Amino acid sequence: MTHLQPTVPSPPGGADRLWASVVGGDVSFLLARANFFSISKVNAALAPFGLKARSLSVLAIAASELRPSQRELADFLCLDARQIMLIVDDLECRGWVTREPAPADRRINIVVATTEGRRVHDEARASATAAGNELMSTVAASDFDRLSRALRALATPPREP
Amino acid sequence: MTHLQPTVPSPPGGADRLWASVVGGDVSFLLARANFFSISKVNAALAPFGLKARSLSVLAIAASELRPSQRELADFLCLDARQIMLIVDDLECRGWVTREPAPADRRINIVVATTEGRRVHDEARASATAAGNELMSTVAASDFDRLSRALRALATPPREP
DNA sequence: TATTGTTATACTCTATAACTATA
DNA sequence: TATAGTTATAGAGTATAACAATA
Repeated sequence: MTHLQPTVPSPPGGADRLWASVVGGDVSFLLARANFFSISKVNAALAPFGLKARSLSVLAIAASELRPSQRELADFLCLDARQIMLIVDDLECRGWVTREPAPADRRINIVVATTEGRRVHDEARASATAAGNELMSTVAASDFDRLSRALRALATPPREP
Repeated sequence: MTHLQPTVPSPPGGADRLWASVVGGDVSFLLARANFFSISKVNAALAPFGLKARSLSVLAIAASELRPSQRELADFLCLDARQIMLIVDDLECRGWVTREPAPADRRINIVVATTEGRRVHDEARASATAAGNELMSTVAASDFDRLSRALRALATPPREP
């Protein structure tokens, strides 16, 4: 690292020289930046469907046979109850999911996809997967399953209580 | 997967059964959830310093000898110019960075850490690194450098123009 | 008393465009 | 004309507490 950088007026490429800073080697930062591009790419691919990464996740789980409550969706997706409510409201308005009262506990809403919702999910999922694969193509194939395993570990930190 | 899940009222552990959905296998989702815990942990560690992951990154680069402009910080950290302005305002208020006009182009502000700013950075960095290491301890050591390399690849996608 | 879902509110973050001063 | 930084504003996301219904 030279003592005094010439302060070029930000070359067309961008600010790549800043990778030389400590921040460039910080795994938390790499994670944040990778997530930024991932979300951007997936959301762009989902825009034609009126979906985003989050709403697709809700729709996907509603389209499975897991019959999730809103609370479970909030816990799993790391969103608060209000976010889930807004997303479910939106999906319900478009006729893609319904709220079913749980027979065992009438406080609970089970979120279930409609036939149309499942159809939309299948289409949108294909589009999101394609976008994801395109991004992942920059990762060496030999690194991919380890990346997946490591991310899964980071995504399930040990519980506190 | 059974046909009809019993809809248990969200066991104390959480909603782990939802990992069985397609979402649980989606790398984009794993990335987002891993980033969520990473940011949470780092921000908690930095709270005593009045910093967050983002402001620490700005302070770190300002404390290096790279002499970044606000524009370069925005490009590198994937934030817009306004976010950088707010962060620099905040750091400047506390006397940790100053804005220096660039001699070659008077439109440009170079963000430089003060002596006190460098001292605070060193302390806060240690705390953030400790928090990061704690999270990374859940990743198999043999996976770590590949994770790092893969994240770096994801964090530098090929340019469009 | 505790929990689910909802409402309400405030705060942060993000995106956009317009303005200035420089180039 | 184009760019760096700022201002202004609106929109999206987040966090919190309070509430009704239910357990």
